[in-house]
Amino acid sequence: MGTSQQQKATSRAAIVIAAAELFRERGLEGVSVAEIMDAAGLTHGGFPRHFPNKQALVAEALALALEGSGKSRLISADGVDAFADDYLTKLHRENPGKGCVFAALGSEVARADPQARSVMSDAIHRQIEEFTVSREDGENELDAQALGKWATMIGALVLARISDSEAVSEQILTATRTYIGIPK
Amino acid sequence: MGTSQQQKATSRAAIVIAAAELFRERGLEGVSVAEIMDAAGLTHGGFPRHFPNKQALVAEALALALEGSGKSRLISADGVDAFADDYLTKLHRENPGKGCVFAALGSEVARADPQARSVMSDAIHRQIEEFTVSREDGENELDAQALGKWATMIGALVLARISDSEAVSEQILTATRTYIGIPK
DNA sequence: TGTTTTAGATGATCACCATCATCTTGACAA
DNA sequence: TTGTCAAGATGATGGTGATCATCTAAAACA
Repeated sequence: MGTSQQQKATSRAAIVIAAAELFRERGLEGVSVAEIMDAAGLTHGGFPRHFPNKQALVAEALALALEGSGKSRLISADGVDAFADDYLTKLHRENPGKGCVFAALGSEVARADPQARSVMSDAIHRQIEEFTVSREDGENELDAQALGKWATMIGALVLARISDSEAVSEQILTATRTYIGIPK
Repeated sequence: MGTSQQQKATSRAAIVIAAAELFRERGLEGVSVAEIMDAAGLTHGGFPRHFPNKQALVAEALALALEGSGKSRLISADGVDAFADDYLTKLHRENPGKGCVFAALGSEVARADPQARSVMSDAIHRQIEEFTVSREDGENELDAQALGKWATMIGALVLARISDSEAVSEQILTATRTYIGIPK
């Protein structure tokens, strides 16, 4: 039974990685601590050596999912279309566990405990910052196009995931691509 | 103890109404059957006289919230802007219990049991139908503008609700109005 | 090498919740 | 008016899940 510092760090990372995926797949309340520990290759009893409680793990898992190189990362204002091109896809729709946190957990996080919510809130604030440009007159201005497109792709993916018809899901993604202005 | 048919219908309606509001406020798993019964002015034991299980109530509550005259009702293709004008407001952001089901429960319903999910799925299909127009050549075409705007308002409201900064929430709603093209 | 420390395992515990069993009492048919 | 039925109340029951207590053995340092 490895009890080295290295081993501990490895275990902790495995827990957070497993949690980040499972939460996006099945919701914050849809996954138990024991299931996460199991997915990380451990048993439930080891949990308190790493986190004081489930809330703390939720916060870390969300943070990881947000900074990961996936569909939740920071988007540059002029890279929105390229981002959307990759976002509005069947692959993304079918793999919430590796996808955008806002689409997978958005409505749930809006009413989550302050700790978890603030992780997501901060990410939104950073993204808005990124979308805000200085005008010639020195004032700052939020790029409404960029923000609007971001909101659009999130809403569209949620709708596409709710529909139980493959054809309609496809239609939603396609029409949204047209709306945003992604070239065919 | 009123056991008349009238009374039963009244009780049942009260349960569904309470559920439709509480679910949107606190999530499908965030509200217990006992709490709903209590909000309806009854005790938990009366529940099985009206519904075989919680799932059935969830399905009915979602259906009610969708057909209600609120922010989830069917939008006509040429009424999208007016709808959005009423949708992207501080009032709506602060009152999920009376607002749009897709924004309040979207990501949760995407992974809910088939019965509940199909209620929402059907509503999406009806809305897409409504947004689909016949072209001159006889082909049907989905109005990408209308659908795109619908997705945009849902995504924007979710983001606005996650942010714990009033100012940023406001900014999100305002910029999204600009993006959609709602006159000031 | 011996001692201390702690990661992780196993096995409670406690709270919450959906659902069931039973009782009570009023409604309705006769 | 009386007997039957069922709405709704009270009080189980059983399962799930977060958290805690305790045990173990390996690591780290003397």
